[in-house]
Order: sequence, then structure tokens, then C-alpha cells
Amino acid sequence: MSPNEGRPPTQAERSRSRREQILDAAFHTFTRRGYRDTVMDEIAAAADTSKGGVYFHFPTKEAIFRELVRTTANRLAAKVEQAVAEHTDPIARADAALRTVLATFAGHRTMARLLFVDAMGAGRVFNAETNALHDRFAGMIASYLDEAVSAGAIPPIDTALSGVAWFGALNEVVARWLLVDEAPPLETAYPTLRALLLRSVGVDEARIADDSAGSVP
Amino acid sequence: MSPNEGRPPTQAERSRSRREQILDAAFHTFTRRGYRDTVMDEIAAAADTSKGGVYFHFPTKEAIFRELVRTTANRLAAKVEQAVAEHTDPIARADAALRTVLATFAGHRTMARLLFVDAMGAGRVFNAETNALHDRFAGMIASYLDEAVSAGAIPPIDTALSGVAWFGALNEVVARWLLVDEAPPLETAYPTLRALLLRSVGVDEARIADDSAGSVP
DNA sequence: ATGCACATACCGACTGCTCGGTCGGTATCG
DNA sequence: CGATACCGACCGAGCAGTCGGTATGTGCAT
Repeated sequence: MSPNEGRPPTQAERSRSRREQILDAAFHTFTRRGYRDTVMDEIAAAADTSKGGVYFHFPTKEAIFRELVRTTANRLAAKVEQAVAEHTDPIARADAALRTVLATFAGHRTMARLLFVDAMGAGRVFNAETNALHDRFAGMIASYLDEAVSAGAIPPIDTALSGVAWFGALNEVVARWLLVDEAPPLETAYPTLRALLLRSVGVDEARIADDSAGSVP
Repeated sequence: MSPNEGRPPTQAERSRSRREQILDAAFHTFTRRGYRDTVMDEIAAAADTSKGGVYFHFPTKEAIFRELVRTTANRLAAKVEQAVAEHTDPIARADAALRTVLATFAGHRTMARLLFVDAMGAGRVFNAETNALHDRFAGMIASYLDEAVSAGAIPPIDTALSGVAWFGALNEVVARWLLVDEAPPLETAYPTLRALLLRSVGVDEARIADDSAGSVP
């Protein structure tokens, strides 16, 4: 563990933990109320501090939101890349990516909400951000598809557009799941979505039926 | 034409045209600035009237927006249904729907923006609205897919989820096109997207290659 | 240890501004 | 003379961000 155990925490430590606390509170508030409808006093209250306290650690509301989106996206991307790295077969890799995203979102509704609902609802200022975010994930998918193409697993296609379409399909399924009240578990959509997407890029029917899926933690 | 030509317009006529004028102005302002960033004074100015004038014809900002979304969605749905009605073959019908949406959006960037970008950015209040809108179009797609299934043109699949996925893919492609500055014409995406989507629901490769597409006005 | 000087962390009343909506008034039409 | 259409100054609520203040460390000299 850390080198010092039952010791009064230093100022820097307390400061960092306070920061995290505020970030956490902001995350929850943003995901519940959306960016624009979240009031700084609410974040402060949820973080058991005051508005002044929040503004001591962060310069603006926007900065908090940006940091949250960035780190959340990073976390997800890391998870996906890790899952993908466990496979070498290109189709299995694409498949792993899909499965990981779905599983992650299924486990953390709020995470998905922040990335895909609020990021849109945050207003035009964030369009560049959102755009980059979507590009990033669509690009990830496209690169896996590229691998699959050059490995001869699927016929040559417009992988960029396919990446966008895959992402869009995924996004919509997740978004629908987020917005509907009595939502059936997201994982139930996986087999169908998997088949749909793999078919769309011309994967063999035989390969699609072969469900050699590993489990996701 | 209308029964009376070079005659001073009646009060009711002027009122209606003023209403349209305001609706038009609101449409353009909403699509340029987004719902939240649009100010009533801006709408009034764009409509060559005053805030009071706007509020004479509409009770709230929200009412204007709702009406715009509703009528815009109706117009699009009508176009699609009309295009679909010209075909009997289920695949051709689904195809026509896709083509129409793409062509319509290509011709009216702003229309797409209102329906799919602003409707999300309008805040949580409109979630129900947006949800219903997405459901409506996903449902339309699903019903065409259902036809295709019962006609034996494609294997039995989860058409509801496929509709959602199709719509999501379409939506994302359009959204990307809307947000990128140097956008290549949207129609260039059509052949690829068509192939992608049709393949995803198991249409024969032969049928996909057969591009018996009619033209869209 | 004790006192002191300074920094860090935090507080909450207040400010300044934005913006949806109102209201008393005016003009034009029928 | 209504009624309908329109005007724009004004109201008031909401809210991001500020600022003067307090309290709690932290380093250092005595």
C-alpha cells in the first residue's frame, strides 16, 4: 500500500481528494440533470462544500465538464484497447471492442449518459469536443476494420464510413436504452447487434454464427 | 391559384402569414444557434417584428420549437411514405426510404440540424419529444423490415433493434456531415451506406449489387 | 515547544448580466 | 367603437463567477 498508513493526511493529499470529491459530485449531477440544468451550488452541495470551495479548485463550470468528458472517454478507450489487445484475429478484435463498450455502458449507465447524451446537450460550444469524441471512437472502429480488410477477413470497403455507421448504430442503441425507463438489460442486445454489424461489413455467415466470445469482467 | 389575386389581404390572411414568417425566422435561428442559445429578441428581429409581436402569436418559446419539430418531422415522414409507396418490393421500399431521407437532408441541411442536433441540445425537457421522434423513424424502418421478412426477402431478425441500429447509423452519418465543415456531398455516402445496411439484415449480395434505384426529385 | 508569518483551503453574501415573459399603450382594420 | 395586431420598456428569476473574510495548516526562527 502507500508508504504511510494511520497518519494525518498532508495538505496536498487532502486537496487532491477534495478535487476528486468535487469531480465525483459534478459527474453525478451532470449525468442526472444535464450540463445546462446543473447549477454550481448543486455541485457544491453534492460535494459537501461551497461554491467558493468549488471555484478554488476549478476555474469555470466548463472546465469541470471538459475534464470529466476527457477522463471518462480515456477510461473507456483504455478498457477497449485492453480488451482488444487480448485477441489477434481481426474480427475477434472488433468483436471484443463492441462487447466491451456494451458491457461497460451496461454497468455504468451514467458514464454513457455523460458521454453521449450530455455531451450533445451541452450546447454548441462543445460541438468540437463532441465531434472529436465521436471521431475518436469511429476511428477506433475503422482501424479495426482496416486490420480485418488487410488480413483478408472481410472484403475491402469504406472503413471510415463503416466506422461512423457502426458507432452510430451502437450509440443509438445505447441512447435508446438510456432514455427508456423500463430498459431490458443492455447485454441482451449484444448478440443481435453483433450479428447485424458483422454482417454489414461482409463477414462470413459461418464466422458470425461461431460465437467464440470470451467473457468480459 | 387561390380565388382572389391582386386584392388587399384580409386580416386573417396577414395574421397567418405573420405566423409563418415568425416560424420561418425561428427555424433559421434555432438551426443556427441551437435552442438554448436562441433569444426571443433574435427571433423577433429575424421576423421583422418585436418580441411582443412574437408573443402575440405564440405563448412560449417552447411552443414555437415544438411546433417546428412536429411539422418538420411530419414533412419528412410524408416524403418518405410517398417515396415508399411508389414501390412494392419490400427491399426497394426500404431502399427508397433511405434514399429519400438522405436526399432530403442533403438538400436541406438545416432541416436535419433542427431534428437531430438541436432536438438533443434542447435539454432534458425535450427528451420525451426526441425519444418519440427517434422511435417514430426507427419504427418506420422496422415496419419496412417486417414487410421484407414476411415477404421472405430477408431472414427473420429482430427488426425493432435493427430499425434502431439503422436509424442510428443513418443519424450519425448525417450528423457527422452536418458538423464537418468541408463536407463532401451527402449523396456520395449513399451507395456505401446502402450496401452496409442491406447487408446487415441479410439481403442477398446479388440483390445489393443490383442498383435499380429510381431517382429522387 | 512557542510564537509568528505566510500560504492554502474554504465560505457564502453579493454582483452583474441574461433572458423569458408581461403589460400598458398605440395603430389599423372591419 | 370594438377587435385584432403589434410594440418595446420593464420585471424578476436564475445563475456563473467574485471577493472580502475566516480558519487551518506549514515552515521557520527563536
